[in-house]
Amino acid sequence: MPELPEVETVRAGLAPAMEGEVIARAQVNRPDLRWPFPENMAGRLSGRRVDRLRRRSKYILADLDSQETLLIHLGMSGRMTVSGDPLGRFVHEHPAAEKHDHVVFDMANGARVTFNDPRRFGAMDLMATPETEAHPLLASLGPEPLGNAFNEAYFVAAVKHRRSPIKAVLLDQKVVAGLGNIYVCEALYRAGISPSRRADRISVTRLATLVPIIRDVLNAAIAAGGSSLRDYRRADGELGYFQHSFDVYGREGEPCRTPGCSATIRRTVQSGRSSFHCPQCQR
DNA sequence: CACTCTACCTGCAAGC
DNA sequence: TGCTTGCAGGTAGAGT
Repeated sequence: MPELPEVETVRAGLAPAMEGEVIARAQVNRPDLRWPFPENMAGRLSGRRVDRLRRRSKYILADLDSQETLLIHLGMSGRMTVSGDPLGRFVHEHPAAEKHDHVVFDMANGARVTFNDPRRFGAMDLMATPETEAHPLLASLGPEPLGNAFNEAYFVAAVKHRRSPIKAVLLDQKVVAGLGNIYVCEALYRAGISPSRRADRISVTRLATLVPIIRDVLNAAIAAGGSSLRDYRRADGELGYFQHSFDVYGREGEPCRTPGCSATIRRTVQSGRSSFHCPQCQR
């Protein structure tokens, strides 16, 4: 599903419809997603103003004027889309409800925000705003890859003693929070590191190069509106287009894009998940 | 503690 | 046209 760039794109797309705006009515169509919804979620959301929409890793956080914060995770297949006119100036119609529309926010400004998630790996929860960082899902997350705390010194110290493949280490949200299968594959290609190489066998110099590379990949993906493969849509329903910029992800059997390299991209399976890499360029 | 694997759920594509 | 199998962007929790 959505990795950090997709979640950030959704957050930014929701902001005009939700930030500073009142949820006139929250409609909750089932008791749970991955876990049960919090007690009386519809009642605690209805009538509340959203003061701020934030993102932490792959989570969207909506700070409410009730001193509570709504946590949203999109899982693998979750979408949050806006219909109607966010400014409420015109008469408009919303599209018909679809299968798997589990939660619907009707904003006082006329916009409708719909959470749709076929696989239901997503989640929502409510917590007191000052206790956000202590929430069980957020407490052990590592630094934001686009923040100052994610730097060469931190990264090398966090990774150089790990004996797992570097692919698994980068997917560990305690090391750095927000990467997923796509962007790990892409970053390792750019760094010339094989996904199966043990992290503790990579030189400090090469490890350090991953820090700016990870930032570059994520920033480029955000600028492209994320990557749309199957389920992912931006908040306005449009597709992201970073998938057209993939060097390795999903390109099994296709030629490596490195000038002068005649190898083809290989797909391997690591801990049950596909990895894509160029056997020539990545060592 | 570090690390690996399973399970959660639906939909889709490929193969028979 | 079915039926079966495998695969999918995540990650908590169990197991080693």
